[in-house]
Amino acid sequence: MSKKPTTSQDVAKLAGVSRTTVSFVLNDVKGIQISGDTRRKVLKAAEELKYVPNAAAQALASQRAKIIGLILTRSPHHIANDAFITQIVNGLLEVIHQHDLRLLLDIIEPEHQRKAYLHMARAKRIDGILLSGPRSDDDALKILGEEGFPTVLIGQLPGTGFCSVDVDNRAAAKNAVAHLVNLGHDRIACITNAQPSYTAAADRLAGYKDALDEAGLHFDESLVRYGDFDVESGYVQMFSLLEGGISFTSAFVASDTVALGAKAAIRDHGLNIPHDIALVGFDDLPFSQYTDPPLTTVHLPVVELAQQGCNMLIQILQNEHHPSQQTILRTKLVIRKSCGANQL
Amino acid sequence: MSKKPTTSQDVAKLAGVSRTTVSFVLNDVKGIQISGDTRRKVLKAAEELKYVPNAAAQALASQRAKIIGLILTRSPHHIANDAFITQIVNGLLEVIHQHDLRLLLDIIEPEHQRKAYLHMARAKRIDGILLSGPRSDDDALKILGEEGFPTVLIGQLPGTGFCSVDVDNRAAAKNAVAHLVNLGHDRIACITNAQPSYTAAADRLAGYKDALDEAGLHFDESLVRYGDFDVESGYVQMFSLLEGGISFTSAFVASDTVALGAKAAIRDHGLNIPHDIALVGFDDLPFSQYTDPPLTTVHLPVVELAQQGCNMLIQILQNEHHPSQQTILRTKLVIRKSCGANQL
DNA sequence: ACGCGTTACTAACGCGTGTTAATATTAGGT
DNA sequence: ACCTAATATTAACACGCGTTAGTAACGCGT
Repeated sequence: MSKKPTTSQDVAKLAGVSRTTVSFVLNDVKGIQISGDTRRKVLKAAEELKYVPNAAAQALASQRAKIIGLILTRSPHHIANDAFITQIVNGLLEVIHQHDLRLLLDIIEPEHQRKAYLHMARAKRIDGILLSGPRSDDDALKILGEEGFPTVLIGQLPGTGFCSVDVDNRAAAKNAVAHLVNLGHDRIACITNAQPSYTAAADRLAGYKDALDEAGLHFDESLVRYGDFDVESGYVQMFSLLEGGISFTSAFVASDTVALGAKAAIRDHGLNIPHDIALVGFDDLPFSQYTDPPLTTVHLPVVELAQQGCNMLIQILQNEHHPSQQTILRTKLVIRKSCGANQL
Repeated sequence: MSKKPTTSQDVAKLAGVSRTTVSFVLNDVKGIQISGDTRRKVLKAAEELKYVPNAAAQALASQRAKIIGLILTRSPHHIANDAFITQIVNGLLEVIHQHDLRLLLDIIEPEHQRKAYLHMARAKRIDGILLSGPRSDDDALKILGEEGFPTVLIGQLPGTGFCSVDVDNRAAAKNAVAHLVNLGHDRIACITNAQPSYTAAADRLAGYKDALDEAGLHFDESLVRYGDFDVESGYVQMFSLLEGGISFTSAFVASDTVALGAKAAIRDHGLNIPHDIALVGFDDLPFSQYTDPPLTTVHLPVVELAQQGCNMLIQILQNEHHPSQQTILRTKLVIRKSCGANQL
């Protein structure tokens, strides 16, 4: 039934050469002279036997697993409606395939399980890590840094020396809010994408304040609410704002997912977007252009984020040195109809 | 800088025992007597050195990679707005973590690249494969079957003897359309989720016809359009229906993503959902309950699909035999407001 | 003293490949 | 004919672990 798999020894025997020669030919080793004749013999034998090198043996001998680990730190609930993941994976795989690598995917909860990827790194199951959603209180990540394990963050952790790719959340948020200011709004509410312990959330909130400052507008704490990644939280927080008794004519919601919930709350209050309340989101998820009305939002270059991060990691793996660079990619405000600017 | 990693040999030396004993203790091998004293010594030494077994060496020696491959056959375009993937991965990881396994993810295009996962299987990089979106014209898959490689399909391929988990698309579609019939509709349009060469698309269309038949309604070819996975196709096809001059009061769109586009087209025609046109979708994506109005749709148990498939695969891996079972999971029609039944 | 079973451990081999250092072969110059 | 150098190939070790078969120590009864 299940016959023994063919090894390089089998190929060597069939080709009438040594196993070493087989290895040289198939790996196309530089600085080694192989006659065209034996090279052909080996290739033919390998083809005939449908030989495929054993991955574990290769990894053990070469000290390289040829696998890159993508680690996402999210809660299961958050994962379920995170529309970015597919885009990240898709962009990543494109680069990974080019370099004959594989992708190992793991999702760990922010609270625990952090040892999981440290374990994989130490076991050399993966050659490098792409970590999305880094947390400053992550001990495992700190150890990884100390041990010099190839790591690239998708996101940021200032002052740690990790390589990273990210966007300037603060500037992007400021720009988005400034757009509302320019449209004449002076009462602008804000719902964050998450708790401010997440740096991205804090940065976006800071950008909101920046825009108010620059416009000479008063920052009103009672117009700020904190979202929690999901649609539900957007509904609840917008509901709270609308019932709060403080009037506002527009809202900056720092996450399209949360904005979706906010939109539902506005609708349930019988208010119109953008006539009664102008809405600006953040992320530009695939469905955001198809909401009703289409959502004005900040476009995040997720695919580029993933690809640049991956390229950076691969470079580290190849050069064996750490340039320790932090890349910031550009965002773009996509103006649709929910902000009221595009009414025609 | 980068010191040599600790091996089981180091642990053995520190504990004052042989490497074999270390292996026995750490793997908790049954049928072997180890005194409590030495067991403690070994565990302490391992702890002290922060020893983590080398994954490649373990895989090579034990002939098990402890990795499961999830292969998705989709086009990059289709991937980008496939909201199921995160749910599949999420459900999968839960099961995988329980069994101390890892997940290797790869996405291959339906047209080519098919040898990729055959290669991984032969290289023993993965112990088993979960294949989503199997195609009957896939040679690599056929070879996998012949070689007896542990494989489970998410989807179906009748007559091939593969293990699989799927839903009854035909019955689910019939049920959804029957709901519209019961609401009094007799002119029901249909937009499929994809080209009918995809079995799931053909099955759902067949279910649509079944419902018409059972209600004694005439099947009108001119009320049928073919979607293509994405939102855009939904818009285009619904537009085509509305401009087609054939009146209808409701539509069954066999994909929530496509339905989103259809909804936009209806809106752009100044028509109201569900008053002018009642809409029923298929898939129950996370955002479907937050559309305006909330979408009545067929709930697909994606998480269960993934988990049952994974459990099936793990069972095959453990028992070394192939039960060759095909599981069908139940769907459920989720009635919201877009069909007009839930107006209150 | 001897045999015998049980307990506690280890030496040694195998997994399949990459790679270094050494060897066999051939060519080229005088 | 002989020596050197370049070419072509291989023996042998390393990678780190699982596991079989075998050894040593220790009672315990006769």
